[in-house]
Amino acid sequence: MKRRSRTPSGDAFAEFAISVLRLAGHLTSEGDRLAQPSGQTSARWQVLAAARHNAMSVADAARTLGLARQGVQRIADLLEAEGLIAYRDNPAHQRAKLMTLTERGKTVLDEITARQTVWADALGAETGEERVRQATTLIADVIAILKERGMRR
Amino acid sequence: MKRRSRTPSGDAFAEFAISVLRLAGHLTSEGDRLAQPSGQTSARWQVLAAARHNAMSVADAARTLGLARQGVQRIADLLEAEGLIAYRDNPAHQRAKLMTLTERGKTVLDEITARQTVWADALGAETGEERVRQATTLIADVIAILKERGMRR
DNA sequence: AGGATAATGACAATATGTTGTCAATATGAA
DNA sequence: TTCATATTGACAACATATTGTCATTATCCT
Repeated sequence: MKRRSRTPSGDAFAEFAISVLRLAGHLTSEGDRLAQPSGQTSARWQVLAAARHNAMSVADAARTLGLARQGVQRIADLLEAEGLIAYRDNPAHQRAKLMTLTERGKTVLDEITARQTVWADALGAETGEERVRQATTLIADVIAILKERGMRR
Repeated sequence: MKRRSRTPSGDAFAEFAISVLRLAGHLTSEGDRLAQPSGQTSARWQVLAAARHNAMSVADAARTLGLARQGVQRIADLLEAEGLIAYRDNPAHQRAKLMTLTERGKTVLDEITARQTVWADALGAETGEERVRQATTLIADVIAILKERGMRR
């Protein structure tokens, strides 16, 4: 039984998708490595960074990060228990408290950010700004298409 | 205290890394959606595809997929329990049995692959083969750099 | 051949992330 | 205002993935 094979561009896209998944694994490892000296992980770092960018609720952060709300909730509760973030009252919503960094949270995030700067500068220099920007644009396009298609389902 | 900010290319790379992580989330969801009608998931599909490509041990598959050996082992044992793969004796290694697809495994993988073909063709056509190939090349470069740097650590 | 070293699967602990359910709270439309 | 609908966090179950340890088996070097 003969099955339809992919078009050339479909083939290219399939390879692209596999590459993205593999790279994501490496990037998470790198993030863990950058966060580790401060006792953190990629996941916690992401939440800290979202909270610093501006005070937001857990649900907001989940949307920003493209993760499930409850996963972010779990991390945020851990960060709060460890004193890296605090839940501040939200004038606009009684239940959805706003995450804010504590002094310790800021210090920790600064440390990680400093390591990331060195890391990103080295990789950016080695790979070339223009290619990286073009790839980022493509990725944004793909995400937009998938979101759009997701809406229609 | 003034901290060093990222270079332009470092900044581009940092954005790129975030994009990749977000896209990976979407791609895993899409994979789950493609595999779901056949009762499978992204993770199981990846292992089935590796086993079909050629009979290999769990450790081989883990390297191919860029995942931890034990995670793949877990999935493979589930697939074996459900009769989608079988462990065949490895003439070259007593312990490292070779994963092979059963008839049912082949059928299931074919079903998923057929759905993926439609999916990848549509996305490839919409995004453009050339851009996709260039992005894939960049991703391969980044993975190579990270592996190389990882070796040196 | 023999011995150090690496690879492998079993087992277990833990981190990450999704999904589903529920009650409380917001929001928007009639 | 009021009522349907959506959002939110709590709670729980489960899938995915990494890390570490161990005994067994391969591999490599001398």
